[in-house]
Order: sequence, then structure tokens, then C-alpha cells
Amino acid sequence: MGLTERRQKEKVEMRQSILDAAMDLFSAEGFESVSIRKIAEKIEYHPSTIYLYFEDKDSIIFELHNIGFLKLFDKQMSIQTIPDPLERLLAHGRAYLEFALENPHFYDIMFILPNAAEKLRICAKWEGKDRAYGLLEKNIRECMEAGYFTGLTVEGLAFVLWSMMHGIATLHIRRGIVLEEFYREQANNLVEYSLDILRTVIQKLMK
Amino acid sequence: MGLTERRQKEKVEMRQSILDAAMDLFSAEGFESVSIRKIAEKIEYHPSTIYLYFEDKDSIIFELHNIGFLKLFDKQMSIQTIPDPLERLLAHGRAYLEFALENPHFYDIMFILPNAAEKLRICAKWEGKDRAYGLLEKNIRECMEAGYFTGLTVEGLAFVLWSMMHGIATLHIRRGIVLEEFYREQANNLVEYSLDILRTVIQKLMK
Amino acid sequence: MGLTERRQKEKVEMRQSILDAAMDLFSAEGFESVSIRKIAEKIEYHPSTIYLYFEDKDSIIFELHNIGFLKLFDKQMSIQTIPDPLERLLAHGRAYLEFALENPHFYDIMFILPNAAEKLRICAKWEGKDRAYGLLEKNIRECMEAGYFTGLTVEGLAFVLWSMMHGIATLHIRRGIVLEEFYREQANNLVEYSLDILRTVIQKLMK
Amino acid sequence: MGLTERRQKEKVEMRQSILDAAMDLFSAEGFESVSIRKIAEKIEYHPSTIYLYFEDKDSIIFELHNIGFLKLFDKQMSIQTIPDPLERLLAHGRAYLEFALENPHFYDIMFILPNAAEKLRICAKWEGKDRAYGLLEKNIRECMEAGYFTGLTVEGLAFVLWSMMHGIATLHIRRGIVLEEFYREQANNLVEYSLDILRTVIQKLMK
DNA sequence: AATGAATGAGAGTTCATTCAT
DNA sequence: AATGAATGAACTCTCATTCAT
Repeated sequence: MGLTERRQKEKVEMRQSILDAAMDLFSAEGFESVSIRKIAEKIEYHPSTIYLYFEDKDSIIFELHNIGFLKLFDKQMSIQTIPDPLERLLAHGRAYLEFALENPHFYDIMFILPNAAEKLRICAKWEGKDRAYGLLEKNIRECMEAGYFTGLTVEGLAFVLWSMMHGIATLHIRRGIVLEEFYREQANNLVEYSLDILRTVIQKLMK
Repeated sequence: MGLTERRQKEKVEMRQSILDAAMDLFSAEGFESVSIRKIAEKIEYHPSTIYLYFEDKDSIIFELHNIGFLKLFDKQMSIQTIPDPLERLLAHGRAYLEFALENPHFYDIMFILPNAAEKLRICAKWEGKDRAYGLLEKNIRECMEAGYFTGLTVEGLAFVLWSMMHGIATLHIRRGIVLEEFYREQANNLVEYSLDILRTVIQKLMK
Repeated sequence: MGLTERRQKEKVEMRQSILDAAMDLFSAEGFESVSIRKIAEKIEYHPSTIYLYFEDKDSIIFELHNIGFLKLFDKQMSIQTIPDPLERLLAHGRAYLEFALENPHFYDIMFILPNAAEKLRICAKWEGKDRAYGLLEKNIRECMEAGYFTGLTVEGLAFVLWSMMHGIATLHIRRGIVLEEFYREQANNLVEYSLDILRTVIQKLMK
Repeated sequence: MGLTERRQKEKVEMRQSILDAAMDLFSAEGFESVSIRKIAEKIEYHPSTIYLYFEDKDSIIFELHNIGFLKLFDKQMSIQTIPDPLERLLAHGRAYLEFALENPHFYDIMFILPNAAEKLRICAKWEGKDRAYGLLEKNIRECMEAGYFTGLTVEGLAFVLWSMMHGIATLHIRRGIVLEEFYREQANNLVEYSLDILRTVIQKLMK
């Protein structure tokens, strides 16, 4: 490994450790208490140093966004090989939900938080989002081509399913307390519980 | 009206005007820019004065919470007179969604934003929530007693319906842009669009 | 003296001490090192406290401007009673120059420094300036009405005289070193030296 | 060209490109926003590299000073061939003013801005200045030898004329707005307007 | 000759809150 | 009941500069 190469690698590692620290802070103390100073303190560097790796705070948030969407997309791609469209659609839902509940803070940044960074508001054209949604529509469409869901539209169904999944995810992430109270028994395995219901719904819709 | 009585009344009015100002600020500039100073400026009192009526900032947010739940409950009660349980359930969904989209900032505080959660966790008895959820379950139960939704549980269906409605509401409130892109034509009348779909779903589930 | 009155007075005094500190810093270390923090340190208050008396840093600079122009105008008014127009014009020049050399840092902020505060750039309509210039033109006009300066225009002469005075002031304030080298003997009494020359010039122009 | 020679040349070129970049920044964004970082960015080098060619930031400013004086001296030399001393003196004024208005930022650094002064005080022998001033005095002296300006001293007249020119230049450079308001019609051709007046003044002084 | 990494100092500003009056 | 005065902590960000490589 040459000199330039190693430096390159070190740079990447530093960026990563900044992002990790930011994510840790976010997880531990909530989004509003992610600050350049705290990140710096966490990685034991001077605040100024952060600016050698990221243009500003927004860029850090923005990067976390992107990473989140990459993660989600990867997860969603991994189930695209399932041959049966209906099973695939269910697996799709499961993947989405698993992602949300396994990476609640990523999900938070990606889908819940107020347009966290100015950057995001500007960058309206935003691949991650489109790709993820496109995949959902594709899977629904293929279900329909296979004869399911007659009488429903792709958009309508996509809307229903996304809303449901998003609703479940959001409730769990932000209102864990509430859910726990009502679904105490299922709280530990909310994914399975939700998917059981999703399966029932889908089966009813299917006919 | 005696002296004590009038003082009492003035106190209530002052609290109310503080809450109003806070809500206005929230609506106008977003949650993060609600500050004691700005509230004080809006009601033309000194910042210190706020502390005579509320312990701290969190208490104000918490109060807004409660008000939101009262509003929601009122709205939901107003449709409980509908005799047909299925129609009532649909109206229930409509009421919830309308509340969310008409009072996005209340909904935000009540169901999305994280901050208030701390207070809520402490405040053991939190009527608003229970009552609202209880109403939903009651309506579902009465549908089932009327013979609908065989093969589904009350909790399961409540969970599905709430998730869906919450998902729709949240997407609209926080990701307006996203929705607009995909549902441009329906964006102006998201409630009706959503309810059409809800109706379809319910009808399929019904049998 | 009532309570409100004393408070009012204290507020004024505090504002004044902030302005004094700012001016001191400016004199001692130059404009660029005037900072809220240093002002605070100088008056032994917390930086935040400054913001109770001034909206922001610009407002402080802006206030210094205004004070400067008030001072200058006062000085200029004090010689308007001189009956003979020519003598009055000479006194006018003397007053301007004296002001500049006695209050070099005010003069600096008023006439030399890069549009120091954003406020000044916006506030194009700017009384102090107009009044001061108006006075000069008035005095020149009255000289002309008395038969002096035939063949010259008011604007032209105002321009010449102001330029000269401004030039002298600026050279002295900012290039003291340069001047000292060339006019070592007169440096201690630059006003008189300049006015002698001005008098000669005016006498020549007069005819 | 030997190796050492080429290296020498490269060094000079690099210094020049740094100075050019600094001047560009100065012209574009004003003195206060000239920073080592921005210069480095402009010439697409690393900030550290600047320090291989200049000791510190002040040295760069100081160098710009010198360059400015060389430019001015060149311009002034170019009119020294005019035979008639009076015409030459007028041309001298014109050259000075043209230089100032054509190179406002150089003029700024040379005669208005404070910063460089520190270095200048240290730098005992400062040719540029002496030469420029010497030229002015020489031209005035030759006018006197030709019989003009009786009753005036060389120093006095030099002082008046320089002050005037400097005043005009400074007003224009730093208080463009002010001037424009009063001399709107002449603003586009301030040099000619000023020289007309200068000519009048000189003619009056001449006799 | 050039750079990459890092620093420390410092800037303006906002905030929730307290305490004496 | 209300306010005025003040604080201390926190914030993002920019800068000139140094040192090892």
C-alpha cells in the first residue's frame, strides 16, 4: 500500500469516525444535541479538525442520510431475488420494517426529523428516496401482473402499504412507550407481529 | 365575581395567551425556534413573567400536548353518534386524519416530536392518549359485534388502522415534498384520497 | 429622582460605557480588533450583557457614527455666528480640521473606514452627512453673495475645500508617519499650518 | 538557462501568482476577506505552501504596497517629459488621480488602510514614497523657477495639492456613495471634473 | 517543493434561567 | 404580578500558523 493510498484510507477512516460519533450522540442524546463540539470531544479532536473532513454541520447530517438510504437500499435489494411476487412483497415489507427497527436513528433522520439539514431541502432530487419507492411500486406491479390485487391501483396500494409500514415504524421509534403499553406482549417482536397483520391484510386485499 | 375568582381567571387567561403565542411561533417558524424569549416578545411581556405561569419550557410544550389531545378527543366524540358501526369507524378514521392535517403542528407535538416524551414518561397517568385509543378499540369491537372483520383481533385491527392513519399523517406533515411528488393530483385533497383507500381496504377486510 | 428615572439613567450610562469601551479599543488596537467579547471584558460584564443594550455589533458601530456626526455638527454650529462670511468659511475649515485631528478615531469611523457596518450601507439616507455638507455649501454661497469667488460654482468650491480638508485629515490620521517626515516642524500644529495655506488659497481664489 | 536560474524564475513566478491572487481577492471581496486560505484556494495550492514564499500575511500586504508604488512611479515618470512646467504639474495631478481611480485597491493599500503601517514603520528606507513625493516637489519647484506661484512655498503648495488629490481620491474610493449623491453628473468622469477645478485653482494661485 | 493534519484562539450570537426589586 | 439585569453555557464557524512527512 503506497503512501497516497494510506493517506486516502486514513481520511476515509477519520470521516467515518466523525460520522460514527455523530450517530452515537444522536442515539444517546437525541438529534438536537448533536453538535460539532461534542463530536470533536467524542473523537478527541479539536472542533476545527472536523472542518477538514466536512464542509459544515449540514454536510454531516446529509452524509448520515445518504448512508441510511444506502443501507436501506442494500437491504431491499437482497430480497429481490425471491421469485414469487407476493412473497417478495411481504419480504419487502419485512425488510423495510426490520431496517427501521434495527436502525431507528437512521430511520429517524431519513423519514421523521424536520428537514434536518438545509442541504436536504435544496437537494429535492434525491436518488435514495426515488429508488426505494420505485422498488416498492415494481414489486406491487409484478404482483398485479401475477393476478393479485384486482381492483386496486399500484399507486393506491403503494400508498397504503408504505403508510402502514411508516406508521408502524414511526410509532415504534417515537412512541415506544405508547406501543409498549398496548402491545406489551408483542413489543419484543414487533416485526413479526406487524408482519402477521400485514400478511392478513394482504391476503384479504389479494382476492 | 370575587377578587380571588377574578385573579384566578386572569391567571388562566395569561396561561392561555402564553400557550397561544407558543403555538403560533411553532406554526410559523418550526419547533426549534420556539423560545421563551420569543414567546415573551409576542405577548409583550417580559421573559421572566413566563416563569410565573409555567415552571419551565418543557411544561409549556407538555401543556400543548394535553390541549392537542383534548381537541382530538372532542373531534372524535362528535362522530360517536353515528349508528352504523362501520360507517362510524370510517368517520373515526376521517376525524383522525382531518385533525392531523388541520392541526399539523399539534399533531407534530403529540405524536412525532421527541422532546415531550420525557415529561410524558414521568407523568404516569396520561388520560388523553388512553381515551383516544379506547375509542378506536370500542368502535372496532362494535364492528366485530355486528359481524364484520371475522378472523381479525381487535388489537390487530386497531394497530393496523392506527398505523395507516398515523403513517399517512406523518408522511404528509413531515414529508410533504415526497408525497407531493408521488401523489401530486391528490395532494390537495389527501384526506379524501386516503379515505377512499381506507374504505377499499376496510371493505376487503370486512368480509 | 424616581425609580423609573434612575433605571433609565442607569441604562443610558451602561450604553455609554459600552460605547466608551468600544471607542477605547478602537483607539488602542484599531478597528478590526473591536469585538463584543473584548468590550465585555473591558467593562467587566458578560458578553451576553452587551446584547441587552445593543441589538448587535453593527448597532454599536452605527451608534459611534452618529455620535461622531453629532459632535462634528455641534462644533460646526458653534462658528455659524461669525458675521463675516469669509471668516466664517475659514472658521468652518478650522472646525472641521480640528474635529478630525482631535477625534481621529471618530473621523476614521465616519469618513475613512470601509463601510464599517452593514447598517450604514443600508441607511443611505443619513442626516448627519447631509447637514454637515449643507452647512458648508451655505457658507460658500454666502461668501459668493458677498461678492467673493466670482467665476466659481458653489459645488465646485465645496468639492475643492472638502477634498482638501479631508485629504489633510486623512493624511494625518492614517499616514502620520509620512507627514511627520515632510512637515516635521509643523506636525505639532498641523491645523494652523494647514489653515495658513488654506487662507492663502482662499485669498487667491477670492479675487 | 541553468538549473538554479530556472528555480529562481519559478520562485519569482510563484510569488507573483500569490500576489495576483491576493490582489484579486482584495478587489473582489474587500480587504478584510483576504485570507491565506483563500489565496491558496485561488492558486490551487495548499495554504502551507504560501509560507514557503512569504513569511506571513503581513509580508504579502507589504509587497503589494511596494508594487503599488512602483506602478504609481512609472505612471508619474511617463509625464516628466512634458516641457512646460505648469502643464507638467497638471499632468502630474491627472496621473495621480487616474492611478487612484484606476487602481482603487492599490491606492487603498498604499494610502488608506492601516494595517501595512506597522511594517512600514519598521522598514526604515521606503523608497517608493520618497521618490513619488520628490517628483511632485520637483515639478512645483520648476513651476516656481518659471515664475509661477509667487508668495507660496514649495512645501506648502505640495501639501495643498497632495491633500486635494488625496482627498478626492479617498472620497471617491471610500465614500463613492456620498460623492455620487452630490456630484451625480460628474461621477462618471470624476477625473476630468476634478482636474477642471484643479486647473482653476492653479490658475488662481499662479498669479 | 509541497502538502496533510492539526491546533488554539477567537469571532458573533442565542438560549433558558435566576434573583433582587 | 411583573420586570430589569445579568449570567454562563452553548452554538457554528474562520483564521493564521506550525510541524512532520
